[in-house]
Amino acid sequence: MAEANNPNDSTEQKIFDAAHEVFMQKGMDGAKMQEIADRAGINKALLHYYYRSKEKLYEMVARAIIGRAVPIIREFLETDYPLEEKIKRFISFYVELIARNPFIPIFVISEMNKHPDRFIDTILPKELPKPDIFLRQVEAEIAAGRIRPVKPQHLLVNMVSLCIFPFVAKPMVRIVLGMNAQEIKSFLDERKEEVLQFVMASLRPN
Amino acid sequence: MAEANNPNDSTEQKIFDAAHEVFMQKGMDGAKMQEIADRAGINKALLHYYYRSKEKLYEMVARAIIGRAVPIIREFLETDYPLEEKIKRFISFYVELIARNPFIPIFVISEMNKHPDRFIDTILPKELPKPDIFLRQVEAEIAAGRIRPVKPQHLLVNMVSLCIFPFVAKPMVRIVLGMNAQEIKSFLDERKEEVLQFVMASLRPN
DNA sequence: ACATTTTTTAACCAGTTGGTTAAATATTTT
DNA sequence: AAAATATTTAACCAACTGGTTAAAAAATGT
Repeated sequence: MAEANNPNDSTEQKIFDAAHEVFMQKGMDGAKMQEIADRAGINKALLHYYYRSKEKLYEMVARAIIGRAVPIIREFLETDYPLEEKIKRFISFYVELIARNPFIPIFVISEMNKHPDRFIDTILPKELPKPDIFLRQVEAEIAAGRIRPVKPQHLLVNMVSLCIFPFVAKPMVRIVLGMNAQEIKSFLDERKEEVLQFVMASLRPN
Repeated sequence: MAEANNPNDSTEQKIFDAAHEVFMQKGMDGAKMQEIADRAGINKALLHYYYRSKEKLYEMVARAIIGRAVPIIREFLETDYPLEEKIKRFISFYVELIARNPFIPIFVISEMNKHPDRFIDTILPKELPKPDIFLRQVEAEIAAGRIRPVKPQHLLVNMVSLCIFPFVAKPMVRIVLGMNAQEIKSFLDERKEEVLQFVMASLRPN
């Protein structure tokens, strides 16, 4: 090993981190190998020494990005907490994840739309979280009269939409609502509670 | 004029339409002038004969894309229908717009995040819709006890999120919910009613 | 028929990009 | 000290990209 013993400081890791930044912000088309090398503080030759090609590097980075979100979704969909507790935890974890990594959803969305084949075949894990448990749980709550009748799939999509979209559309929201940097930040901070209240209010039975 | 009298068939328009398709699906970085020329059924030289540069062509296309969404948002924000009527109309128009042009929001989001300066300075119109009327209207409804207390800005963002996001995340939704092409289509068709019900249910006073 | 405009052809240019190579140098391992 | 590994340097390539040019050809207008 050439560098320190700490594997976080290894050249391979430094390259990966730099590639992570650049790919996340610019996508496959916008990312340049030279910029990745510069940000990693090394030269282009060394890039190909560790990661053969842009394609390979992109795949590893994209898999890592996806891999971070999957367990959160899985825990939400596949555990068996009571519904309200579950929703609370999901919104809380999810809003926090996106708040810390706001580029994740933009990356996933635009890359998946630009190169759907590559994404589905080589980036997405084969075992995706299955929503069945959650969907049946919602149906049971409806049958018991504890929540308003609602199509479970739409409820799921609604929750995810409310969590993710405002971060994705942040620049637009900022401009339309006439907010400065501080204001948009606290606005997005508020969403954790606000989304939860909005969803729970909508689910109240008649 | 070289072509038919119908200006929709003019070469200039054919180029614009082709550029519209390509830029919308691939963004500035991913779009290639050669592909635009091919899709327009003409050659590269003619591209620069009508539109000097990629930059110019991109600007015109991007402005047109934005320009189509702005009047809908403006009508929603600045007219003075009763709130429920307004929300109904907004969701209806907006879901239909996005259903017909699902690439619009992806384009706006990813381009705005990749090149925010260009977007704000040269693409966005100077006069954006102002949300004040809507925000005050919501406050008035709350004061009159006709809807649940809710922060008006969050309500606005929630509505837009629920309308747009499912179309943006369509491939992901499809995979996670295990739908085929027909199923995802009817699922998205349902959203017009579903979003309206979800929002109105959440606004019911206690 | 003539002039004007539109479109094609095709070669060309300069800049960028992903990627390679080989030799030199530094660093670590043994 | 010797061997193995990691890193730099720097030149280089082929492919691609946006853009230009000039001349010919086709279409259109008068």
